[in-house]
Amino acid sequence: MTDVKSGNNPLFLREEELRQSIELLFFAYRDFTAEPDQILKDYNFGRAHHRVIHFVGRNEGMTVSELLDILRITKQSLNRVLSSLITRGFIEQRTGIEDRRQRCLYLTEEGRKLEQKLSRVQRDLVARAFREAGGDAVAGYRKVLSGLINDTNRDKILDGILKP
Amino acid sequence: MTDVKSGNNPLFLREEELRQSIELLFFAYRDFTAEPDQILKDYNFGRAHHRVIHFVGRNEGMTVSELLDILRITKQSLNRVLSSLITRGFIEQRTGIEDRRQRCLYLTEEGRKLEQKLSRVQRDLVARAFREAGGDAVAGYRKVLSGLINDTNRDKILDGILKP
DNA sequence: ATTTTACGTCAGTCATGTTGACATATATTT
DNA sequence: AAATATATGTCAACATGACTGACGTAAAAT
Repeated sequence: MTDVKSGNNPLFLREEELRQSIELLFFAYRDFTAEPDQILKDYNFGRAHHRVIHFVGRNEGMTVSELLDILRITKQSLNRVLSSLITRGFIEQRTGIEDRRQRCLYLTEEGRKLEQKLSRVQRDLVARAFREAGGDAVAGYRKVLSGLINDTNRDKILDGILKP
Repeated sequence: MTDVKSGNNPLFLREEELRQSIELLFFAYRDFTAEPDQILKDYNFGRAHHRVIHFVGRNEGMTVSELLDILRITKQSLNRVLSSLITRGFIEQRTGIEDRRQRCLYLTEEGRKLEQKLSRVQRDLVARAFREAGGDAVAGYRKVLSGLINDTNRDKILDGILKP
């Protein structure tokens, strides 16, 4: 406690608090993805497939470019994952009605089942954490995480999450 | 609003809230790691190197197995990253004093500089989000993320984060 | 008619994870 | 003292998911 860095130095306390909060995010994300990863193994899918299934499930009919914009990966990266999901019957593509260049993405029956399965374990995990933390804490969690999203696209994302 | 799934069904609202919260975690994590990733490129390092630098910086003198336990990767995976950090002079190993089998890990001067550089951008990001969200929200954020950590090792991690 | 956009694809590379087998030094147990 | 267990390192092969760069095709926009 007589350490120069600790003691009563408020700047140190602040830095320490920030570092702790950064680690919390790492550990929470690590454990939050562990269960789905296990399930995906049974299908020979990976986390990338999960993300596609998740976002297509949340935005049925979204286009490939919209998906790319969310995932922030190249179309070549997406393509491997997406085409395996299509080939194996978890996702379906339909030509856009207004713009026939677009490929609109939908979950198949099978895809929806897997989406449910994956979503279930994550929702249960979050639900438990929410229940234990209480309503005010949940509001704080959402507020802080929203603030962590890059402000250049925060509004777009938050609009998307809190559906139009 | 007359949709069967929405309307006033409280179970649906709960599910929707949970799904939103899951996405928030994804987006926050994505944007939270973007800046450090850019910096790491200049050093020809990746996110894996960042994690090692971060945790060694936070736990100077930690052993290889302790690090493995935190990262949850195989020693072979760690080795590639760790040995490049050692070769290039960012991390130093010292034989354990009590147990001479152990290799205790320390940041070098260079390592500490890089750690600062990476930590700085993340702390600034978190600090801004905290400032905008307010103290109560921060408490909630920490409470919820703590709850998301797998309970089999939550105590150990939280003890570690809130240093002994 | 030309250009731009949305999407697909081939080819090669890199970072980071995995499994499995084996080696070496040190500590612990018998 | 000998046998066993532990901490670490290392070799080899492989999978996933990211990247860049180049090129192609259909449809929309100019």
